Amino acid sequence: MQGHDHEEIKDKDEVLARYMAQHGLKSTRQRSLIIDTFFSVGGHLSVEELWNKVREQDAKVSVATVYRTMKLLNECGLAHARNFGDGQTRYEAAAGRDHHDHLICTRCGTIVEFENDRIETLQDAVARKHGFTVTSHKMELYGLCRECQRSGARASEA
Amino acid sequence: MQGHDHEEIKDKDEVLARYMAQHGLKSTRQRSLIIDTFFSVGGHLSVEELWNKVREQDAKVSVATVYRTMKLLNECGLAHARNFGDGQTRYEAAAGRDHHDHLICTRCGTIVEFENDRIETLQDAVARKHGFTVTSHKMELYGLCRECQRSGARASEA
DNA sequence: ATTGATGCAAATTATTTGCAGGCTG
DNA sequence: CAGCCTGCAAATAATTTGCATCAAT
Repeated sequence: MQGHDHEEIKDKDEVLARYMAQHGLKSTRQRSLIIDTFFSVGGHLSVEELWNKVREQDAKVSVATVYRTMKLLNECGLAHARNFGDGQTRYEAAAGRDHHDHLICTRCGTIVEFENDRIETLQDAVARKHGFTVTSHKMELYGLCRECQRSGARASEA
Repeated sequence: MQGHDHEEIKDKDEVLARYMAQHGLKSTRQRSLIIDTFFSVGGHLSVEELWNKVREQDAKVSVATVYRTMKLLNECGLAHARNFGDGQTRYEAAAGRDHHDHLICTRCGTIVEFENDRIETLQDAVARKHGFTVTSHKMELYGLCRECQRSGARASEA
């Protein structure tokens, strides 16, 4: 998950500190805990999942604070809000990572990340053709992972 | 947006009728109204927007019925549920249309649809490389449309 | 008549927010 | 010590659901 470390966006903490400073935000115990937990757990967490992890450390943190903190992380670009099929917003770490997309198994829920420059290039071309300037994008491929393809050809447990 | 019309999925009504029959569903006045309205209005409607259109014809249709009907349309593949940034699920007509993706202007909300076979091909390749069989996908490019690029270089009316 | 469909309101779920007191800079 | 933060509970917003009643087959 990390090879070279020359010009990577310094450090999450640094980016965050700068953002907070510029916006007159304060560094608190619960924010640190939430942020640390978020980045160490990784994956695509829903606020509730993250809240549960956080409560293992400090049972008194309220879910409202987790919501507020994740909104901040999202605004300063350290986390991306995603919205796969289920009703909740999920966040994933973003700083220092190249953009990537997702392959989602509709049977077992596995999420595989990937990136493909050729697709990105084509996306830009398409956008340009329509007069758009693209600032971000999201692409999700839904289907069956290798496991689920062989195991359940007859999946159907509504 | 439509050239040939030889093998296109017969007709929305036919697909729907078959689906309803196979599931023991009934054809009712409100379902017909909702479905007709949905397909004639077109675009990417939220349930509430659709409900408003429907109520112009029959003020007594409840929003619950619209929710239930759109869920059905989605299940039988005649409508696709989309989830752009705002909090609501939006539906778009699907029968007989080729798959397509979206370009979304983050300033004025314009949504442009497009399709690109080369990207689709690459997506399949990527999926295959990861052992996945893709059944569907969604791709959204966010940015500024031509209009918004020139008009507001300094957009910011939170 | 049967059985699924509808309307309504109450129930859920996800997320936001007002407020009083607490903690950070 | 001023102003941002936090917890808590109430408020929203989107969607679902129980139930008595109604309509389609």
